[in-house]
Amino acid sequence: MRNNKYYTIYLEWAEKIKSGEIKPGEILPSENDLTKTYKTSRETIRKALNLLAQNGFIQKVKGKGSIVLDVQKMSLPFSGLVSFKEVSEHSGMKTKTTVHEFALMKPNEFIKQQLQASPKDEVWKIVRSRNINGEEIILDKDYLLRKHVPFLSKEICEGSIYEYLEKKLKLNISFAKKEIIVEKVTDEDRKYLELDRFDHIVVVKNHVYLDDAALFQYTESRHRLDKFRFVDFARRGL
Amino acid sequence: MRNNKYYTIYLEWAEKIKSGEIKPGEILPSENDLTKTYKTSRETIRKALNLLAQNGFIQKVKGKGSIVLDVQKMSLPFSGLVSFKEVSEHSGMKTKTTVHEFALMKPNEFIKQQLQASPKDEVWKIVRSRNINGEEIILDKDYLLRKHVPFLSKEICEGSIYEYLEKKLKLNISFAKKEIIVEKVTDEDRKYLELDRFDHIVVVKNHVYLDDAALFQYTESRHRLDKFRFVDFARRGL
DNA sequence: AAGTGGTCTAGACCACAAC
DNA sequence: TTGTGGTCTAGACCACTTT
Repeated sequence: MRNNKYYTIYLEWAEKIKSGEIKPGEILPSENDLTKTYKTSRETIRKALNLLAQNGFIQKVKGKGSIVLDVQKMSLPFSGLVSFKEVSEHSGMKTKTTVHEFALMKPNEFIKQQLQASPKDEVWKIVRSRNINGEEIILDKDYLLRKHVPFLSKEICEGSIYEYLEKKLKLNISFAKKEIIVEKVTDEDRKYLELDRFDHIVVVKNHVYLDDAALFQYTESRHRLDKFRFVDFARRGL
Repeated sequence: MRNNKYYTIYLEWAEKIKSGEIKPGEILPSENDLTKTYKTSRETIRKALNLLAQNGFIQKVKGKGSIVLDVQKMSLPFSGLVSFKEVSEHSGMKTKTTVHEFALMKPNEFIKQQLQASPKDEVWKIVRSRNINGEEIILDKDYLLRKHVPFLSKEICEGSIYEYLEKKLKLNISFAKKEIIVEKVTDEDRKYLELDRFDHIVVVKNHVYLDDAALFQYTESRHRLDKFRFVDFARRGL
């Protein structure tokens, strides 16, 4: 994956904590011990431990050591930036994706605004619904700038767009600005989802950026109220 | 505040970006330049820049430099761990807090579970509603372990509990596990909030931890659907 | 070729917790 | 007093972008 020393060490201990080999409340070996076992410098060990702390695996306490946190009940999957496919694979639910719209279009005013596109930019529009355990629950509306994604197909959209972008196109998705609000249900929502008598829907709006800070995708993920869940680990201040 | 060199540098550039003195798309001085202007080592500069990157102020690109991101439209306030008071002060809205319940109690089963409390722990229970621009919109239910908060008063709860905990009690709130879901409206919600004909409500559940990794507070923040908004900046992978 | 950020090293001194 | 994590330094080499 990466040939960073500190990242390998991070993965190794993240795995030990996730698997339960090390239990919440226990203390990791000290930084000095770790420099010896890994034959590396202390700053490198500290980079690995800081990653663990940032991601909610440990809490570092001055004078004491690195305390393992309870990461089990976090059900991390929905946190941060993850694609539907990654989530569903981890959670072991039966899922199915249906593509309802797939087109290359000129951006309308709304999309031009969201993607900061120029009038001559072309945009892929994809509308998909997600079936989880037999119910149509999520409606995903994706808009991608053709500038960054020259080719796309309906078949790719039935799988994971992200996998295609990262593995085939070697695009590096780097960060996203996310907004969660609740909106009134639209006709489109009712058309593709099983909404019963719900008249509101949770909308997750995402602006996604590449590693050169270029905005390349705008996504609206529309979730039925009763099935929506978002979990997050947040450190205060810095 | 802190006498870290890297944190001071971070604050300085965060301010320059927030104020618009440096505009989105511009490039920061190189790390080598910054070591000279601050007469410090490169690793220290890098700590400051990494903080800026983590918090969505810049994007670092190898071979190019640190690109300033558009932080304006993020309306950061609701991101991560922030108290109601901090949010309302930044946004300049007229807000008012009403304390409906204030008591020291033995934890029931639910609270015992949420706070991982022993039967002999005592718990502060506070129920407050938040009035924003003349409407009762948010219902906050707080449970704090007396173990960590020996004294509390109704007056303190009318202001900011967090300010009291951090400034007076010198508690260091360090991180939180947050969960956002939608629930059916309860009688209690209707009693204290102006819910019109909404029959669902957005619930933000928070488990809050001190810097020694001790869980000390469980909070449910219940928001009227139409007024709820959550924004987040998320980096992919590490 | 020159400049940029990314990784890594081997030391140093400090504040804090435990013994 | 000893061990812990937190900060800081001055150097090194690398991969990448720009000129």
